[in-house]
Amino acid sequence: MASSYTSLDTYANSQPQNAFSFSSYPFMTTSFSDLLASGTTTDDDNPSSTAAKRGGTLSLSDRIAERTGSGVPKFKSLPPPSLPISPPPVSPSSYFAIPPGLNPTELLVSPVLFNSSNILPSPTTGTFPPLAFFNWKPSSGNTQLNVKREDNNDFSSQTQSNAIQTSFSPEIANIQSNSQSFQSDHGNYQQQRGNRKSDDGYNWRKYGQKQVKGSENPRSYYKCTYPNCPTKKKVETSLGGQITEIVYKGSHNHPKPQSTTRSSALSSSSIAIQTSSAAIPEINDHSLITHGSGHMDSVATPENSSISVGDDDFEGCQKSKSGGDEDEPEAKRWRSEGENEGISAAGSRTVREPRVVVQTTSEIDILDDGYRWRKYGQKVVKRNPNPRSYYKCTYAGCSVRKHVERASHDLRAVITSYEGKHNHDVPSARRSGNHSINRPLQNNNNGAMAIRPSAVNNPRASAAEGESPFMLEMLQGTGNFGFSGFGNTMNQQHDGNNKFSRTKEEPRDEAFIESLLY
DNA sequence: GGCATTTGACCACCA
DNA sequence: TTGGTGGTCAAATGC
Repeated sequence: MASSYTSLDTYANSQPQNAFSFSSYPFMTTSFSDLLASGTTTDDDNPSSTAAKRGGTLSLSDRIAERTGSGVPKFKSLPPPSLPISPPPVSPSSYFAIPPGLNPTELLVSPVLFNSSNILPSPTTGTFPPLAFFNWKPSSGNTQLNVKREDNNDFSSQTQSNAIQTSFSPEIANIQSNSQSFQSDHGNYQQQRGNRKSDDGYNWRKYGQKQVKGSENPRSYYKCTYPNCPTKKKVETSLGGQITEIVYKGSHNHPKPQSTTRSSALSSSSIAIQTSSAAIPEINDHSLITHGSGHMDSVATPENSSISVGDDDFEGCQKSKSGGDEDEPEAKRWRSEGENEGISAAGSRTVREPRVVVQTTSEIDILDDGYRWRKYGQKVVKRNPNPRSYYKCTYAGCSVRKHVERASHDLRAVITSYEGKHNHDVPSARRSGNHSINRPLQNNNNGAMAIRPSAVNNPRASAAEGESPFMLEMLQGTGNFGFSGFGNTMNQQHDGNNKFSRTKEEPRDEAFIESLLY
């Protein structure tokens, strides 16, 4: 996940990553990086000036300012004060869950996303979490402000803002941060001790650190300090103290510790984005195809990511992850995650550039898999110029999500990634087969079936089962390429490894994203 | 003194 | 079978 992204959450639970750029859509003329930048710069904060720099487009902060009447906090204003989290929760986004007490608008304004004024570095790591998800890194060549990357958690890897792997499982998260200012500011906090509570709201104990190959950044290993909690996370931190990547493993089998500290508050409200493949390797679509069968772990899956946010993220996940653990050796799983990282063939890690395009719509599409999906976002990942549509199942209580993108090397090929399992049957209308033409392998145990309702009745429970949130599949289209989002049906195949991740209430996603956009 | 972090060594997995 | 790599352990160290 490594790319620029921001982790909304105080990263922990969250863990997210990615930088979104909205260039793909008309209404998104400004990259997220830009947006963030606008909110992060100290001197150029003046919306008007910032906008002017960017060709006159309004930055997110500007928009926020317009909407809220207040300016966006500056990154540099660090001293981590108490979080201004108060208002009632608003709907989170699929990527972000906004915890109670946090309103999207505030979230945007709050350090969690953009500024640092209120952001506290993770006590454990000393880094700021939130950015991981929205780690907006200036898009290449764009007139984007340099937002230092706190976390480069993008859904893709650092090396490239590959896919936005926003997965929504607590298991893994990659966070990359871009803002250095951020980093420098909170770098001081890193040194603080005594506060084990991370921004994600959980307490972590560092049990190891290692220099991994292909990265100049040391990787730290943390375990949740809660008794018997199997949750772990590994954090890559740049020399400057920035978190460049966070990967979560396992699910907390306990509620988030109550805390009156600002940190906890932040964590609660913070958005956690997790991605197993934070850093997505330079993936070639072929690999995806090859490995589509679903063993994300063993496969260099380009993307397995999950994003979780808020306390709820881990609720009910309890056993979830552990189940996955049982299935696979940890080392293997973690390794596979690492494989997803943006490491060039030469072994050197490339710089992640999170250039993400997000589109939020409320359209509901019925895709070929027979389920009803609502498009909640779209993003362009670095490795693939084609936008990736993000859908979530519209069935009440069903948290299944899917990513769809056309293969960069062959527009006829569609890559579909599933996260979660349906906790319901295929809508009758669809079962009738209207769109089933392309519906592949529904009964294939290898793939799609995993996602089928039959597999798991309890979404949350199911989430625990899978390590990797997403299954990637690629279909060679026969010429029917459209993304449903574009009004066409897409060819897709499910693979079913049941990789999933648990997600929070879906409904909040759109609202959240929209809040960001407007 | 207690707890967390640091850090070198060891172990497991994979090619 | 072996070397490389990543993950974990545990003693040492620091706060």
